[in-house]
Amino acid sequence: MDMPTRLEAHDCRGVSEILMRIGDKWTVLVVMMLREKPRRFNELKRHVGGISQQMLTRTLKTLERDGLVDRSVRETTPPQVEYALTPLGHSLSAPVMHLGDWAIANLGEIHLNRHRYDAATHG
Amino acid sequence: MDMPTRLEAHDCRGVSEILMRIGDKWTVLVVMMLREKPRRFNELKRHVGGISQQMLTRTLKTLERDGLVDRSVRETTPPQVEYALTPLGHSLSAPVMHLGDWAIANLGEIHLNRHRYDAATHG
DNA sequence: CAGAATCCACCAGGATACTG
DNA sequence: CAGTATCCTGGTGGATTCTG
Repeated sequence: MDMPTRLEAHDCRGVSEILMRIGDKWTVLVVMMLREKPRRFNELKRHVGGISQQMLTRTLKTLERDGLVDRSVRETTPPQVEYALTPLGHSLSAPVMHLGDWAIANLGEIHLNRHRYDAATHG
Repeated sequence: MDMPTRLEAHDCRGVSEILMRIGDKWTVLVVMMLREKPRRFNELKRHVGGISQQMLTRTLKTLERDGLVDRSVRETTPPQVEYALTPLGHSLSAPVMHLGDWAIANLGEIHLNRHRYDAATHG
């Protein structure tokens, strides 16, 4: 419809890899939370409702490993740990927002399609 | 940094839902394949290397359920089944391409970060 | 050709208890 | 406060066999 295909079959693997990387249950939610400003552990836990501290720890650790989130510790008592998006992390949030716009626009239709499909499933 | 945040916390759930929906191992690859033109079952199986027919069946079925892919059967012998993106499916491919561009640009750095992190993990 | 059915391994993710 | 450690379950995805 527009430009010649920029993504070749080979590149699709990279797309898929990124999608699988951020396509888990919590990663995007955490990134979105950190998009506004850096936050501390329990602050994140409160704002991302429903996440267990186990999964928050895992999510933040893999984000840090990939260089998407920076972890800074203040050795006070009690300790303060602050998480912030790196420039790389911020750059990721842009295309994710695009997908977010699409999601907001089309999620309703998708759910509708599902209901129709399930209703038509005679058995 | 730019416009006021368009995505509120509530909306992030939708984003996350879509990400989880298409963030599995094969969905995006199949959508990318169908982006060029409609294809038949084994044609897809060949082009999307490494997918089992089990997973291709599942992937196509959920795509059809969500109204992202259209399935048309020609009752010949042997039967011919063609899969094509719906307009909704095509509209999804756009933001996915944006994420694809990001992936191509930054996947190298991510892998590098991982190696660095793992190397620094003294134990 | 285009699946359906079955079996199985792995891992994401939840719950809970404990620690510096 | 910011984690770690352990246990457990459901779902994803692979391999194989069978069918119209």
